[in-house]
Amino acid sequence: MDGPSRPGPSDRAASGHDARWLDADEQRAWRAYLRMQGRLAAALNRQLQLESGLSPADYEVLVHLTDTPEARLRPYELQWALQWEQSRLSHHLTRMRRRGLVEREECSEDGRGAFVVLTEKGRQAITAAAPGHVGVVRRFFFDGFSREEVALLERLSTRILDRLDNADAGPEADPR
Amino acid sequence: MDGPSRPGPSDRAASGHDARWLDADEQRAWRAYLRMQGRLAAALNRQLQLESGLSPADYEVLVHLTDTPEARLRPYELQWALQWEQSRLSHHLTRMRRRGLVEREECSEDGRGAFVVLTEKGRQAITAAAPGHVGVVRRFFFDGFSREEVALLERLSTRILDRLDNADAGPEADPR
DNA sequence: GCAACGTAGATGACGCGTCATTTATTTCCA
DNA sequence: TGGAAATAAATGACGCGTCATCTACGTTGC
Repeated sequence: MDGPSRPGPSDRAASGHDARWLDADEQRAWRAYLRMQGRLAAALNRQLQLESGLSPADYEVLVHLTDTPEARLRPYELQWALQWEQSRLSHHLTRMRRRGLVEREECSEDGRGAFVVLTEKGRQAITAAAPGHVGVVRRFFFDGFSREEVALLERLSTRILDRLDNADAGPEADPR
Repeated sequence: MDGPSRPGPSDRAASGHDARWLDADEQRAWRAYLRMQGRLAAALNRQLQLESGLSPADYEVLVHLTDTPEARLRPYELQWALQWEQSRLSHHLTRMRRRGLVEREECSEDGRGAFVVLTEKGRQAITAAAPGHVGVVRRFFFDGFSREEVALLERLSTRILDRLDNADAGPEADPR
């Protein structure tokens, strides 16, 4: 993913969007962010894959399951927790089931639904993967940041998240 | 991707990694960052896809090509600029070529190599896509951030990037 | 009681990204 | 000069994520 940096002519005229170009500062910041996030994600991915055969997505699912007393959740609960698209979750659970990390259990109260249950293998996998993963997160993300910077980062992230949430439900914008 | 939040037992003992757990603040910050980046990437992806049929990856490649006087680059130059894995770039260029966004041209100076050339269709695609893309970046990322916050964000990103770079070349020194 | 609608979840097709491997060419040097 | 090593790039296999669509069960209201 890259940024909206002067793609050719310094055009204007958008399809209802605000099309002010990014200025030099914004452009540098955006590019730095994009590159950072791409490379950080790749590094996390690589480490997890190599050390434990899990993907970041697997890790996330397993974290939520182990965070749950009974280690079992309805898919829609998981979906809510992860904020993933429904079909992504469904596909992913299928793959994890195939690899024995989770199991599917029918739900008696609701004939449409199911439970995702953590298997012993799944528990072992995340237990084994966690320390190394934390280490990498620390090494690349937290080390060298002060408490204030960490706090600020959380605030900025949250602010963007709010915008995204509001946009999803949000104003039908641009009646132009 | 999710975070290293207490996945079961508060283990320690890593394979050479630092395995200190994340404290509550760090955990919140990390989770917020992860969720933000995932959803922001998804939003950018969706917008580009819907409005212009481009992926963020396409966009990036096209930006770099249009930033180049002759609108043609050697794949390895593109790779350097994008910091992508070689095979990712190769696959991606194949797909873009199939869709007529770029063309391949043999390289006379180096029989192994080639040039990636922007096509007219490619130029039109990014010209059409850019305003809307910038709009979304602005709406979700920059609006509501002050100049200082933008600057800070760039600094934090850059700092993480430096770590990633140093890790790639690694403790085993860079011979240059 | 049943039609209309809503909700839980699965599936197929397709583009993307990674690792491992392969092919072709150039460079280096003994 | 000839062979080893390095470099440019492509490819196959495979897991991931998205959209569109589908199935099946539940809920509501007449």
